[in-house]
Amino acid sequence: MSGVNLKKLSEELGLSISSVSKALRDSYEISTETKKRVLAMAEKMNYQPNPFARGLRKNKSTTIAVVIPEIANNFFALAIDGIQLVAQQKGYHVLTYVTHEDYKNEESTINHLQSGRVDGVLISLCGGTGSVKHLVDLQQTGVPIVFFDRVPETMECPTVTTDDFEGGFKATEHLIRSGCKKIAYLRVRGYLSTTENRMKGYQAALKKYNLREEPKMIVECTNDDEANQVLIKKVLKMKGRPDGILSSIEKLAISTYYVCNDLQLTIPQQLKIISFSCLRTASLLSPALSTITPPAFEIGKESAELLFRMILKKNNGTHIDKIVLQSSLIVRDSSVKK
Amino acid sequence: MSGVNLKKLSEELGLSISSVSKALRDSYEISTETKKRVLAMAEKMNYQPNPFARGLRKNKSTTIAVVIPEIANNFFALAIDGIQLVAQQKGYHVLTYVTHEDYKNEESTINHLQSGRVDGVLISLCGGTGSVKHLVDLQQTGVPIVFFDRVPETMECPTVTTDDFEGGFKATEHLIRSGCKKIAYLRVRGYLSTTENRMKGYQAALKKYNLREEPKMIVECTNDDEANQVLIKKVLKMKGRPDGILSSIEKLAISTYYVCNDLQLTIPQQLKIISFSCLRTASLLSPALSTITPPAFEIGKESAELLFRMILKKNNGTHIDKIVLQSSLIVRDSSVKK
DNA sequence: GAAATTTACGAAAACGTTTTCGTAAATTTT
DNA sequence: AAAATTTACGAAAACGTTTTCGTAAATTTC
Repeated sequence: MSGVNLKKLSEELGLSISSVSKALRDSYEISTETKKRVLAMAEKMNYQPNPFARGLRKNKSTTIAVVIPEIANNFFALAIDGIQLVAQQKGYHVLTYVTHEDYKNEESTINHLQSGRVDGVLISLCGGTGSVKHLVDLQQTGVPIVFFDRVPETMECPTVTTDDFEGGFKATEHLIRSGCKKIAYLRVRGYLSTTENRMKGYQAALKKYNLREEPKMIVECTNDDEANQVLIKKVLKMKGRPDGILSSIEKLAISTYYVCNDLQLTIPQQLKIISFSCLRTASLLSPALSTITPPAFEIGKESAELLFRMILKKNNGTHIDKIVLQSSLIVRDSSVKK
Repeated sequence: MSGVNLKKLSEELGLSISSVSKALRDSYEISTETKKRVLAMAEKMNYQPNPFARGLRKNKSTTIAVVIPEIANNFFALAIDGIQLVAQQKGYHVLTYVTHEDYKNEESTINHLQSGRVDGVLISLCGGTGSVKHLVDLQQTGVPIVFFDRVPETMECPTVTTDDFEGGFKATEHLIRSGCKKIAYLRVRGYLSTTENRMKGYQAALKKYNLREEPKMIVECTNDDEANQVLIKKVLKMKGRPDGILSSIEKLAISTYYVCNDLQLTIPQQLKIISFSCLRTASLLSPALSTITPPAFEIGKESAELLFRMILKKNNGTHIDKIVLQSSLIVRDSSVKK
């Protein structure tokens, strides 16, 4: 189908298949002249080696897999951007899989990757409390895996994460210093390393400033925007409602904005808000949204670089990398003292 | 490396390789009992057929390529989402390539895809005035290609696009009806089918309402945000500055917002603006941004479905599909009469 | 009950590479 | 100039599938 292969090339050149192959790989067994002839003909005929034949023979794919919960999300889009950059530069191909936060999807995708389709896997876990068996299995077959952002707690593995605890701490501290006395934390249902660590930072800050930690100030949201708005609205209407909100993900901050519009609550006068977010238009929102912004692009880049070190065995294999990158707290109008 | 293959499976079962293979593919040559045994063992050992061996033998990859100019962009992220949905549902894998608006990248990526790595290609062209030789070459080797959003004008090919002309026309008409007399069009340098068609719609609307078309009202921007802000600022400071802006891409509208902040120009009182955009937070901007929103997810979905019809030869091959989807004009505060 | 057919399996080729090994011819060493 | 080495190439195996073909045994047909 695809046309030109080694056989055709060799016939055209009057050489054997093996000689042509060696010439293309710049083997010392082939004379300089012959190499030139072969290269020229390959160029002319636009010869592209069949990746399946090569993959089969060499038992490597020059391909990596990226498994993410969603793609239409600034954080993951930026992370992929960073991954692509590194991969393309190394001559690797990138297969993308989206789990849509569905554990079953993640499981079958990971199981499939035991086929040898890829030389390495970058993954950000989907939410939920599922087991990590599929991941351990894959790891044990020898496929290098790097986890980024959302990582497992119960398995030994290389990770690239953000300083979520510090982010949560500093954001909460900032709200407190802006005058907030009752701060709610918006999280998502199910276990997520990021959400948990950010919450721990939030709790630590409350403690430091002697603010009481109230269960009803922890709002468990879902994947459904409408339902979340209802939940948030309920909290903002209750007696002793929060005067500050720390949102663990961007989407919930957006929902909060809509709810405030609806309830005629003014930000930041009546409610201050800050959110973990990579939104590029944060400063154009009304009011401009304060954010803790993880370095999404760098996370992708670092993860990919770590993965390639593992694939190319550049790491000596003795220790497991745990890279932590810093997020930046960007104060805008939504959380200032007024 | 990956571990379990047909050989190991067959040894474990006391069958020949070929029988196991046939059993897994549910061949009539194998007894029901044997099939059961084989299936059970395959499940138990988590057998995953080697994609390279299979690809080599069957000369197909169950993989498609998506080639896009950038990924950290709502439109493309949503389009990929739609593509992934269809591909995953059909059991296909998705390779993503990002050209970063670099023609050389596009060219070498497309040339590489003649290797047979994928069964089909979805592409949105990068800007610039490059030739389409690489695309024609690929098409001629028999690889199905579908172009989406940014499509070539000079070659026969299946496309999935938005009604860009109508979008440009209606947006301009809306600005005129909101009282604008001098409307600028923000475009990007280099040929892009979308930009051109949107501009034609803009021009047609000006003509219909007897407004003069002025060359200086067509602003050619680049890929650099800072430079664009300078360009836009210049236009907004000149004598006889525009009172309305139609932005052909989201990024330029954002730049315009920043410039207006800077120049203390109030939107929509002193300047009305509307932009082609998939921004989810458009309604939360200050002021809320009016948009012409292309159905990005559907474009991805339709493109993928068209591609699979071609791959599976469901289209009779006689005609070339040209699918046009409708964008929606969403009027918000940035362009209303005040 | 012999012949024909069906059932259920195995042997082997093929896909396009890469790589090991073998070997003439050319060159260098003694 | 014979021996040893180097140079430059070709033959063939191997990677893990799928698929064609061959064939005993079991079953059906006459």
